[in-house]
Amino acid sequence: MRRMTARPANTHQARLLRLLRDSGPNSRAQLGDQVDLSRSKLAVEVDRLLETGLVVADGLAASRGGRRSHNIRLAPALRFLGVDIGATSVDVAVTNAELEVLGHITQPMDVREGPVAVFEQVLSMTAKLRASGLAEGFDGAGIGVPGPVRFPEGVPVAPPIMPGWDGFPVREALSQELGCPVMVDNDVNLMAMGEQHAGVARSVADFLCVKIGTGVGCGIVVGGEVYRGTTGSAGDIGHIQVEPEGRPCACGNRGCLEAHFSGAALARDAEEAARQGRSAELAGRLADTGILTSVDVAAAAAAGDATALDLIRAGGNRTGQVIAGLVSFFNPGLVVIGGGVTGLGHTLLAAIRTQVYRQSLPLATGNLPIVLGELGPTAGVIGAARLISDHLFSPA
Amino acid sequence: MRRMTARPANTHQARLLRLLRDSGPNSRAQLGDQVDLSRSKLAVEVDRLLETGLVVADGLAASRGGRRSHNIRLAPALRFLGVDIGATSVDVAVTNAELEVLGHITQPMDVREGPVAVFEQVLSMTAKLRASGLAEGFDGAGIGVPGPVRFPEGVPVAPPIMPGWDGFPVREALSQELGCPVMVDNDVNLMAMGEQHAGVARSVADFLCVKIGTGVGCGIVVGGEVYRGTTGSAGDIGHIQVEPEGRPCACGNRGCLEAHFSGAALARDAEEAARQGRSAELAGRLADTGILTSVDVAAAAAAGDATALDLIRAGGNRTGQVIAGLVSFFNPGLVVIGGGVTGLGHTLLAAIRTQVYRQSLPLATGNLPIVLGELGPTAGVIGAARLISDHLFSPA
DNA sequence: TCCGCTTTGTCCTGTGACTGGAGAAAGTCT
DNA sequence: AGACTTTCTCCAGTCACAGGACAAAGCGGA
Repeated sequence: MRRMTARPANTHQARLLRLLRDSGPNSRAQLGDQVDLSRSKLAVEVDRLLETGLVVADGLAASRGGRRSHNIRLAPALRFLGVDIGATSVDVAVTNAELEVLGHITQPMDVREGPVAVFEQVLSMTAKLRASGLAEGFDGAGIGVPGPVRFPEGVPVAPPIMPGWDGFPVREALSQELGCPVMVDNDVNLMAMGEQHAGVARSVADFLCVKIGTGVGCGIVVGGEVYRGTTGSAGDIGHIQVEPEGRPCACGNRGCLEAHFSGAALARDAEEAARQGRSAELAGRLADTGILTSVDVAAAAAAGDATALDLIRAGGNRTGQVIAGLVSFFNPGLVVIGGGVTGLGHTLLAAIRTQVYRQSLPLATGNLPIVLGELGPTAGVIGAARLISDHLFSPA
Repeated sequence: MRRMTARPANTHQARLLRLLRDSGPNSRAQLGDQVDLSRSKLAVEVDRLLETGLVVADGLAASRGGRRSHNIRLAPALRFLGVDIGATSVDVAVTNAELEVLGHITQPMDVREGPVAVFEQVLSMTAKLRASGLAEGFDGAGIGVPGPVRFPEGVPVAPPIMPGWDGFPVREALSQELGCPVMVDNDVNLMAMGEQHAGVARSVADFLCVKIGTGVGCGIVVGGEVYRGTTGSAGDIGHIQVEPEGRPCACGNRGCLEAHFSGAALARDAEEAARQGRSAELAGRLADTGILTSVDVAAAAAAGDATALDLIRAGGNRTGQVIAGLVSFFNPGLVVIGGGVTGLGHTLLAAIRTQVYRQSLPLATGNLPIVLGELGPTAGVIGAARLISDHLFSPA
């Protein structure tokens, strides 16, 4: 099968492609209403896009009181690959050009095994998706990694939790393997893009997306665009100090947020509580599986275990304390909480909200929703697909 | 004298005006090199600008080996007014279209006296500048106020330290009085714009500008543009909590940065130290004037007073602690420290740097300059002039 | 002083982008 | 069947712009 080779020739075409991606099939007239071009000019650009094969006209829509319109839509054969590499798991998904997830696989994994091993796994997952008939090839791929990335080159830089990846040419390597364009970004940024595209953050210009997984990070969206900072490390809030002489952190400092609350810290604290006999519920679960995760803590809390609830509340307070500072500073229109620990649900959210609403000024919090992400683990892969489609749907 | 009435008719003209503003007089050929237009098109636009009177061609430049070029420059009669209202003082300045300060007056004042009284003072200062022959009238004015502003309307909203100003139509009122367009912004944002235009932040895309005066605020520049947040309160870092059960703050909370370190807090702590006999130096100064300010503390520190030095270091540590968090989050390319307390100089800066470099990750701090602002009190008024010129030098 | 050479600025023409209107095609409603 | 809508196409005219030819103005060497 021939893959997408053409790119939009000008900004009008790029605009149209994104419009079709974000709002689905449209008639020429509907497109004209949204794009501020004369109908004649628009028809020309649509015709050119039809020639390239990026969009197709299939069938006629129902009449709305006059001549029936042609359905203009993105080529249905286009396929994007979304890869979300976490600290302990990989998500791989296939989407169509409208970024709808057609297939999605999750597998456990350990980033510390290094890029070669992880890539092998990603490729085998990709092959599985291909074999299921969802895609014969890919027109583009987006990939998220759990650490800072030099964005233009698509290369991780000095990632604390994945030391073997420093400088590894992720973009180039994956592009060669897949034979299609690839873009790389921080996993947190992709989550933000996912929630922006298909989740709770639609139509919000400025928002924060706090991801609490194994580590803690924050996606920053300014004017609808992800902000990555000068060296690509913007949003790295896991190492903000929350306690002057607090717990030691992997980064070498003490009292980092991540050392006090994160998936890893929560698991550690829960195991400690279980061993010290402070929670029969947790101790039982530990005996069952030999290990505890935030899922166990969530279950224990749901069962009414006081220690589990305390752990969640304490973590939420810590997180809320940091978010309160960020809200004062950034004055976002929305704060999204996502990542593995969202299973902790309302208890966590309530603690965060309490801190933020108490500590930040009313002008900043007055109309500020603080909500859980609504896409869960698909946020990352949708964000990844969106990343590459933003790239491909821009003038060459 | 007739004032500026025309506005650039298109983006090319706007671009040319800003270019002339930022890099002074230019020949047509030089403009063409910077603007990516054909010489013919450029000539047309320049001619149209000449017709409007916004720019003039005066004289010929020295030859550079060929035909001598015409000097194209912004109309020398254009005048902008920059007003910077602080908590305890007002700055008013006149600039030409290139934003060079032609005259500058500072006077003490108390914002809490309310907008009417303050406006009276501003107008009398303006009259003084006018009387000195620097300007017959103004083509535009920018004004900064020490609190959040609903930017599009130019109206302060819920400003903590200037309660009487809430909702006062600053923009409209001043525009009527002066008979020219007016733009209003937070004083901290204007300081950032000033340092960006003529100070240490030239050619830095993403930076933070921390202003420590009576209160503490932070200007945020993203991609060369000031970021104001959803409700205009972005950068309000004075009320970030630095100590769980710390000093009570005017905002009603406890432990805010501003309550622990700011011009006001420093003066309070210094007076306390003087009364308690912890510093002969400070006590002497208090006896002299009956009141202490950061200037006295700076002088005492310069004289080697240990208490004064301790106060500065403690404040710097607190501030550095907050800035470290912001650096992790925002990953700026530069941090500028400005405001009244910059008189504390290197002692303060060293304490801040120590905290930031210790607490933030190397990737964010590796190439991060932390410097004092170089414009001092003129940063605000230059920023104000720049604000209105950005507005006027954009397509109508 | 004349002649090349350089730089600056102006003029002119051709091309492509774009608009807006006329009108055809295809439908609904009375 | 006729009036009215909506969608889409076609066409002619306008404007933006590039690029080249050329004039103006200066320099330096022969």
